[in-house]
Amino acid sequence: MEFQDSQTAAELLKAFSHATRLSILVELVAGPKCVTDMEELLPARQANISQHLAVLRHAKLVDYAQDGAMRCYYLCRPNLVKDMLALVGRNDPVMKRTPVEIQADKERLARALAKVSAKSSRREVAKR
Amino acid sequence: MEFQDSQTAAELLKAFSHATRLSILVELVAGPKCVTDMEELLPARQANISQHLAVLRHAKLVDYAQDGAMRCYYLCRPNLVKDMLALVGRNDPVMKRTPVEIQADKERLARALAKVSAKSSRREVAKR
DNA sequence: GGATTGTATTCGGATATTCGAATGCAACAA
DNA sequence: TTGTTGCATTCGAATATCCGAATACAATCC
Repeated sequence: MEFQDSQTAAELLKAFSHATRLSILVELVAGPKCVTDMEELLPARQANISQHLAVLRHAKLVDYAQDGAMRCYYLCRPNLVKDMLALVGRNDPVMKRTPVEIQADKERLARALAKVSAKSSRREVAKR
Repeated sequence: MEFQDSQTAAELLKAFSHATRLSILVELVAGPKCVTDMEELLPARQANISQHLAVLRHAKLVDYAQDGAMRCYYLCRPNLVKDMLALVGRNDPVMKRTPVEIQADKERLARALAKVSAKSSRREVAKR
């Protein structure tokens, strides 16, 4: 229903889940960059940046175009990346709920379920 | 700019980055549940579910209301969770770009930067 | 007082991730 | 050809995550 494959979704999220990789993505939102550009912008060594770029490549979040000896990295799903950065940057208020509200919510859910099963049994009857 | 703290954002994302935790969140979108409810719905043992719930609690994604001996877990940032599930469930097309397009993009960026610095130097002049 | 139910925590071993150091390797220059 | 630049990969040690087993703990029942 919600999504078929929670394993696949988790793997995508793992690719995002590292401070350095997020910073790389932020840089790439501004435009394509090669590894040495990123070295200047980030507090990380070249090899490490290449390692993180490999992770992002496997997740199909970035790709590169060869330009002589350099590789220009770019976002290959820019909307996904932008929306993700916006989502984690946004600061949703954290709500607390009382036992009473929870109870009400459960009852609402129970009524909704009852309605659905009533409908489906009416459909069952109609089939005959 | 984009977000101040990539470390914080990465930690939030890590809380999401596990198949079982995603499944728990999917269940909780449908309504509050206690641990034994989840045990029936998920292929995981009680202790393990509790461990994952602890991770989600630390990330302030869920909280619980005590109900006798049970704990009713609920999403304490439901919009964040729903948007995240929708985002990772969505399937963005992966684009490839040619070296020529990349080059054009870089030049566009360079022109934009030039324009901004021209504006700021005009402002500098205006200050005097 | 037990005994039972629902949940959390601790422990420990297996597995995965992370990063620096070293190395590989292709493109280009001298 | 030798050197240099730009980047990737491999290796190994440190660290982190994961999960089952055992245990703890609080609420409720008898």
